[in-house]
Amino acid sequence: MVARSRNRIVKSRPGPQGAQEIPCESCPLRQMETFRKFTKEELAFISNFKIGEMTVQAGSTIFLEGHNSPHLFTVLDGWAMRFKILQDGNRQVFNFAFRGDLLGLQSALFDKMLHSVEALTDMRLCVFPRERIWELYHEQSNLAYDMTWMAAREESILAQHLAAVGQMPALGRIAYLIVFLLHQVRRGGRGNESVISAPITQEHIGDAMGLSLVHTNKTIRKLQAMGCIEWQRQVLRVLDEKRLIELSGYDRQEREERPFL
Amino acid sequence: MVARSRNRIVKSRPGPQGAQEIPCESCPLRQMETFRKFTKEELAFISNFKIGEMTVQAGSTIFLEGHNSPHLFTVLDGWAMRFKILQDGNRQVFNFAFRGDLLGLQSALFDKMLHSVEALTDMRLCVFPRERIWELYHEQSNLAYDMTWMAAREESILAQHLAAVGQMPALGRIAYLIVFLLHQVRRGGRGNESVISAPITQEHIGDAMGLSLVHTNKTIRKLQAMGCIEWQRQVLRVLDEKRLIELSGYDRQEREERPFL
DNA sequence: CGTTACCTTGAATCTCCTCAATACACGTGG
DNA sequence: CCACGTGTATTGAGGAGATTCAAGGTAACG
Repeated sequence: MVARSRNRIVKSRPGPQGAQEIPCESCPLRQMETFRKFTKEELAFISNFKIGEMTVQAGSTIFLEGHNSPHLFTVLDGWAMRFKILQDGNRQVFNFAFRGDLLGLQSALFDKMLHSVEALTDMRLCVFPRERIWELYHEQSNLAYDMTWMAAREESILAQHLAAVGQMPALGRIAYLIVFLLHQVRRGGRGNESVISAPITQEHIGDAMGLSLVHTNKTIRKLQAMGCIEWQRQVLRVLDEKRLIELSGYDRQEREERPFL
Repeated sequence: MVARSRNRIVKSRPGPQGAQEIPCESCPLRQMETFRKFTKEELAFISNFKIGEMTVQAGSTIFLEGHNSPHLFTVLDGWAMRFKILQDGNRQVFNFAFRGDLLGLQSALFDKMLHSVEALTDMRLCVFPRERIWELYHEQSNLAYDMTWMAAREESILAQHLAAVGQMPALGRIAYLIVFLLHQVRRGGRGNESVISAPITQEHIGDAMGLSLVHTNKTIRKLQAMGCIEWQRQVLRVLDEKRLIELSGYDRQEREERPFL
């Protein structure tokens, strides 16, 4: 359950080890379209709020359901998965986290994670101290607003997933998830990608969309036969996005792309 | 789609019409366990933030997907439903709202609702002006924190529903929803209720848990035959909560019951 | 007293699940 | 270098669970 724990936190700002650490001022996340421009003051606050970076290996458990953590993370690089194991042993995958996503807000707010988070690839995380989140609320109301925005964004994504899982047949569900992931990738990239390159297995997809592994496989093969996608280990190429969107009834949740931390 | 629009906003604080309006100081919601105690200052802020009360009739649309609203509401009394109609005409019910719940945060944050909200009963709502939400973030950081808390709470509820819909068979899903609703009712009541008295139809339940109406009915009848519940129009009596919890793998999400607005 | 909304039940059908077996890529140790 | 184990993908067969269609039934309302 708990994975090989070789995680490493690089602490201290300009110290000897901090050599490779990226200063917030030139954080690559700030280039993402979805992030708003920060004021100098905000940037200074965040620089100070950040206590270091952490690298974790693929397969590591970042948060464990029912436990908490003194940290709050932002994903600088890599993929993670939020999920929960139910009593019958089934796993529900809630969402995948990616560059720019925030991890562990629940732990900060509820004092306890209600789901687990696991790294799918090696990851680089930006680390914030959970107990100082109050300072953020007291001193930086714009950032506080952004926190709420992020939480509401996750909520709306889960609602979207719920609608797909609850109301669509297998073909539509999988088409939906592929389009969703593609849009996620674009959010973190140049915006015109047609390839999802991530260590997501068919089992992950099935667990996210409430389908058995076997049925997931058959459905993916059908999408392939229809010429919508190409699937190779770790690489999913979208060939006919329009068709996938039709199949999924996907409705791009156009949130005014309010920025963030 | 848009319902009979006979909603009525009672404006102005102590004015002639404001006679029945409840002052925040004695707001009954404050008695709820889940609400923390406010400081005088917070209470004053909220009193001032509140611009009135609104009553809506059963069946009214409170928010319409894709649109926004200048208001943000708190439910003083009655039941509502958050849902979305998909392209194929299916309806996904996301959640039911109840005493103490906040409505319309998405509209305030994203400038556009991503789902609709409809009143199931006649309702009484407390009205706040959306554009002044900034003041809350700037002046009352504790309340700002509470906003994030509420958003994260909704997120965790949706995750729970998603796990039920994605991973459980019909019997477990419906058992889950019943237990969930019962706990909601207790949160707004004395804490030992065993009856859910709400105008929730079997169709609502089916639409919430991704089941057809027919199958929902058959499953409810099965739960009745098992002696777990009694179902009469508008009144659902829980006879064997323990059994329902087993069936549903329900895991009471014990959030440290942080208070709120 | 007819209309409407909701609940109920049976039958036929189909989607999706489980079981079972195979195939392929990869890394490890002999 | 090959044998083996592990993780992932693939495919077929049989059956359980859920859907749709169809036809009532019952309570509330004007």
